[in-house]
Amino acid sequence: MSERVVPEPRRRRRRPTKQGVVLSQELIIDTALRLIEQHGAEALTVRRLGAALGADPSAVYRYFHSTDDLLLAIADELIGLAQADWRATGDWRADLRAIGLRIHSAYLAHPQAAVLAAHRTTGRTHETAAVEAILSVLRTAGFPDQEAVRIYHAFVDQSLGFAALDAAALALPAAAATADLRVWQSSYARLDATTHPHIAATAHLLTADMRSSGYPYALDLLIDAAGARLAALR
Amino acid sequence: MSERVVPEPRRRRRRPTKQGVVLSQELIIDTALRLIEQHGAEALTVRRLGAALGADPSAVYRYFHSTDDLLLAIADELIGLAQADWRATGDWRADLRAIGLRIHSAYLAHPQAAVLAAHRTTGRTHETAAVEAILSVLRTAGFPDQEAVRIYHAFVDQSLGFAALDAAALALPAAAATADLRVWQSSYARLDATTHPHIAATAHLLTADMRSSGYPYALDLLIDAAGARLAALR
DNA sequence: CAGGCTATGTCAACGGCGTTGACGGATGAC
DNA sequence: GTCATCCGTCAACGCCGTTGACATAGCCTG
Repeated sequence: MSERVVPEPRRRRRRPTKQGVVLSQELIIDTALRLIEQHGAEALTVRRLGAALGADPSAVYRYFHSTDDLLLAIADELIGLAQADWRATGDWRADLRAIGLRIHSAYLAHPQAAVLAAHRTTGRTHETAAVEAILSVLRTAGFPDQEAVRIYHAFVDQSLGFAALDAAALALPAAAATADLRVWQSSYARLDATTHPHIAATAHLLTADMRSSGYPYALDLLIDAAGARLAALR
Repeated sequence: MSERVVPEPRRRRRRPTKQGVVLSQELIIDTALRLIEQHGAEALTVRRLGAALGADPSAVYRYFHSTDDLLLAIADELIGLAQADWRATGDWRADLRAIGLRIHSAYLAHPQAAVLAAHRTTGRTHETAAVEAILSVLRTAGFPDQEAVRIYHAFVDQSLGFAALDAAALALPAAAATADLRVWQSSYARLDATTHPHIAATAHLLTADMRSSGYPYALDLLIDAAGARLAALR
């Protein structure tokens, strides 16, 4: 992997495309997100991106070294969208919960980007701002530095992990998703209550919750546990 | 997506490959895992798998409908490896912790498979056994059904989410990983303490923990929170 | 206005990918 | 021995990311 920061931001000579479009990093990122949103996760390829832009696919490489670079840029865009207009309320539980839910939903809006970007580090401004905001909430609430950093890590990784998982499920072709659901139900139906008593006893609850994400509940658990540790410190 | 269960398990006529290998589902799965382990995540392609098997790539399609089917089979294999030799101890905290750590490390051993398989449902025996084991631990501990199912979902998704995230990080080419790390450090070094006071105050702690997974800590938080809810019920 | 420089869009090509359909040699049944 | 069938092989299709050579538009200098 070579350097990031590809073509030096100072770009003055812009030649319009054969089809009359003037390219830019911003336009490419927006078009990529639109492509994902409209035509599904797997529609994001350089060739289709070029077609959607009205430009030759290889023109993208004047703005990003590779698709990996493009994805990092998209990732930072998503973080920015998640944090837009957010303000701390002073209630650290509510703040943490709000940040988590925003990250989760921002990533879910663009599943493929989430899956590929969740574990990367962009080092760009939106990401740094988000880190600062989370640490601010925790340290202002009174967590000692060591504990704040641990909780920060657990919180971020949990949020991104759930987002990646849920996004991956969303990114599945509809046929595969319903096939998976049918596999669950038929495998439950076939189970013997004597060999799998606990599944049999809770089958109705298990399948009922299958569609929705477990993230909000897990987030509450994390916040509760953190609150307990904070109380114990006093 | 078409039906699973591809070529009917009763297969009697096996012709050896040009290179003298006798194929089977099991051999293909094992070879695929070996390929991932030895040559990295992106080495698993049908063509390289064929080469590693000593067979024509298209021969794989006699045993699996597609690479997706193959991945589901690999996923169930991983779950089986994670649960091998596990026995409940009667201490639900210890049991839950042990199951979580086993899932996490089994998936980390095969990052690419984890990333692709974590969100899928195989409906095979290993998966069902794992679900039964987890539910058994929770219900035996005294959690009411509704609560047990909720914690089950949070627990499984958290484990798989972290596993997918950590696996994705492991699956990165070494160059990209160190590049990400350098980006972190240099972005911290450049930060102004007046604009990002909380990052500046904890920078030494943040970078120190960067390499290790936050999963064990998050797992403890979840178990603590679950314990608190159990205590509140009594 | 002329000429050149260079940024940037275009083109053609490379090698790799998953997947498919036709082919035919080996295998087991009788 | 004959025959049907399984299953490994081959060749091909249409995608993919990426690259290097080329051409041309826009700006700068004079």
